[in-house]
Amino acid sequence: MGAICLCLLTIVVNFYNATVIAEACVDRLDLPPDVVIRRLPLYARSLRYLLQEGIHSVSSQELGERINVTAAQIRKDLSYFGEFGKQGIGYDVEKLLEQIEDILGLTQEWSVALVGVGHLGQAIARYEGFHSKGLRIVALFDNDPEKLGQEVSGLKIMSDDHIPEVIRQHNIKVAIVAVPAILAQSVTDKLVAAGVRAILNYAPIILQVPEGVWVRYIDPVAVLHSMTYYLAREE
Amino acid sequence: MGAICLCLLTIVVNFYNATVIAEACVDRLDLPPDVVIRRLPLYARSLRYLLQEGIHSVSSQELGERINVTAAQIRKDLSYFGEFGKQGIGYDVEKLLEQIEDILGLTQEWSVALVGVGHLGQAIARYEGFHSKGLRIVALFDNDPEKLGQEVSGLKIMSDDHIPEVIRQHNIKVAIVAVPAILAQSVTDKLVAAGVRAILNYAPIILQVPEGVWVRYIDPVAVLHSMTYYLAREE
DNA sequence: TAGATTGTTAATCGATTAACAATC
DNA sequence: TAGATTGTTAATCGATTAACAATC
Repeated sequence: MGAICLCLLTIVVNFYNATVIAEACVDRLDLPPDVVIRRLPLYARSLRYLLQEGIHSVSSQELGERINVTAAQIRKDLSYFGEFGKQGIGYDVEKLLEQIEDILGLTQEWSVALVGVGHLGQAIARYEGFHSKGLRIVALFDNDPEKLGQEVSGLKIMSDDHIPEVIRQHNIKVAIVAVPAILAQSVTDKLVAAGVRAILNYAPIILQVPEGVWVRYIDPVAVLHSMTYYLAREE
Repeated sequence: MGAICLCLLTIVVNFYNATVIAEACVDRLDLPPDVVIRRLPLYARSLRYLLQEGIHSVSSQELGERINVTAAQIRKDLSYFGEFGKQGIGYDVEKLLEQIEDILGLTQEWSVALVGVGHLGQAIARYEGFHSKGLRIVALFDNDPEKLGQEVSGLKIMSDDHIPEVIRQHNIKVAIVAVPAILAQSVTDKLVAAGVRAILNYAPIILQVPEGVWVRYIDPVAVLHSMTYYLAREE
């Protein structure tokens, strides 16, 4: 899913008419690779811990050791965004953290909708870690009539029917899907139709979404299954 | 972390004595790439859904469309393990599923320990999806004295002090860590010391483990933070 | 100044894709 | 047989690592 410049050159020729339609190459200035973007939040978190420990300066070597990444990779990753360090010294923890958070868009706050308030959804709604830098869960949806109107973590649970209205009202771009697999695609369709552009999906199913919508998966069972492969081969 | 044959050739020479110690190259027959192993559980799950739908034959093309992977990649991935299809026809869903599950070690059942029974831990313990192919949560641990002896999903919560004993008794190789970040490393150390070889970590911290122990991370906040990067750059 | 560490380029490594002979 | 689809090889693409001049 690298930033690919899709240049469409459609040539329509018929006997009486020759038309050349050339859609200009939309020049998305090309973004750093997605693998790099995915590592930035780990760098940010590690820097937050360093700050808590009262450490104000760090080298790529030291940072790398904490998160099991090579020093070269950290420097290369950061180089996509600018120059943040000082030769012979390293990085100022607070300054680098600020800059990474700015790059990740975490200096603004993103309103988040959570769909599905079962055991997992409740754990998510209650987890303080989610009320993290840049994220705030502002709406809960669930289809179960029993749950409607109940409060979790200070938020009233609403029916899925209110998705379009509420998403638009709050201008919500980010959603968490924690419904059973069978419902996940239809919930996703509703969210996307209402304007959501990034979805974190806990349901064990691959979602189909239109271009321009981001989906990431939380899939603990798949991850465990990938580890049993190695265990089955031990000794 | 590819399978690297570490050949140690240590040459000790001193004036009176010359010793050549050559540790034989331990010939781990080299494994398929880890990216491939990580995709196998997704193939397996998709095949289970196909079976539920009553579909008994599938081509790499069709399977790929369901999980957003190219047909070539599926065929290449499977080729690391053998030949499972028929030219002109495709794959027998049931047979391929069985074989992948066998490769992943899911034909045996793996006992799983869960450490940390807060909101998240309870959701994990109760989630039926975890009582999935090949996995069974058999022990719950938590340090909170209030929780000791309470039952969740038919299992009594035990003190962390019982980790060594219980892990050994049940011969547990797989554990899920769902404790606060500050406790995650020490819990991990206990688990590993007791014989655990695969850890699924929900705490927002990178764990340090000895060679031969597998760790994977569930990190929804980092994943969300990596998506806000793109949202911040829209239009 | 000497030592340390950055930012960047080039070399290496690894994963994905395209293509096609084999064959059901 | 003709059409479809596999398994595999070679080509391409992309990510990681090594190395080092620049410089604090």
